[in-house]
Amino acid sequence: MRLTTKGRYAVTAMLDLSIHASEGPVSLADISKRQEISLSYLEQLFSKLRKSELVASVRGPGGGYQLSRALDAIFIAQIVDAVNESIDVTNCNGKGNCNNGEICLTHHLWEDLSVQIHKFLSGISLADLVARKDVQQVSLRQQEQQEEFAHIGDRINVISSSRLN
Amino acid sequence: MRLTTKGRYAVTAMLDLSIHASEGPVSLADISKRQEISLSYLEQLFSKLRKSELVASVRGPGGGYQLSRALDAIFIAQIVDAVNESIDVTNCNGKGNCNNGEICLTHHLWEDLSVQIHKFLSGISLADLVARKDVQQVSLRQQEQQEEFAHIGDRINVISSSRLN
DNA sequence: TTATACTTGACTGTAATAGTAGGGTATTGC
DNA sequence: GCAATACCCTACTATTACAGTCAAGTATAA
Repeated sequence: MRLTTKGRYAVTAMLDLSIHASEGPVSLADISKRQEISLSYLEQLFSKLRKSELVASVRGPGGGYQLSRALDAIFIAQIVDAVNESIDVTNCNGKGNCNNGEICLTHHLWEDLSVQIHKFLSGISLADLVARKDVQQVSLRQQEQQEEFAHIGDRINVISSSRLN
Repeated sequence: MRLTTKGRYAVTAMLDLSIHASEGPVSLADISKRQEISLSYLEQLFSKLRKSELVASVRGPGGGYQLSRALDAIFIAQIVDAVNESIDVTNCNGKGNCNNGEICLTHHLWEDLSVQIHKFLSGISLADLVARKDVQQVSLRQQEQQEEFAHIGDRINVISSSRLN
């Protein structure tokens, strides 16, 4: 099974996109700042998300990414699938040649688990996550922190411009 | 989450041990042959399984490993836990400092998934696996293959000893 | 036409897995 | 006793995938 930072980053970024969807296209630079994910890394992830047609891009100034479907039509499993190859947990990637060209002792066990995980992540949509209270709390906190940073940014600008004089 | 060949090997080996439990202590060399797992690697895994008190060792000729509990008292989650550190899938290892020292947007989602996986693997015992038809079939196949190899081994012995004359 | 922001590909550091090697120690049976 | 068996332990290596960087593009809105 492959469920690492990669898949988690993708889901987090997509959730960020969902939350700020009403403000028009969201730039990766914004997501990068809010979620503390490297911009270049986000670019790679969104390249895959775009190929899986989960997001659409808008180029140029004011551009960014948009969800290409409704919030309740995008499921976590799809996002994880888009950036990882699969969430198959068998040794042989489902081929069934894990022991001497035939299946190994535990092949079906891992197959069952794969189904289980997929079922769980397929049952949760972005709409479900956005509606969660803990998600809303974290989002609010991030917004406050960003405003705080903006203030500090202003002050730095003042200082540096006064130095320029 | 960490569910790789390591954990799968451990479960496969423990299942092999379960199936051959009636024949007395099972040597790692036998498991290595049957399940196609490197002997040295098995030794490392069983060192951890022993420390977790899932198996007990018998030294000397005719020795090997035995389960230290009944088949229905050992669960897959325990085996995976013994060789991997955890089956936690959050970014922060459950610490909750994944975003700016506080939890990230998707922290609770991954926590939920961790619980789900753990619950699934905790619900399956070695006894359950041994009782499965597909497991019995694979085990039978492995036994036949080993007898076949033994025959070939005999023939090689005959040839080499005749050459020695 | 310029700044913005997406797009792409090549490249690198790092960490864990997967596997190897080689030394031990305990125990049994001759 | 001593040789064979099989566990026990440590250090080492190769590989792989993730995670991240860098640098060059292209499309588009203002």
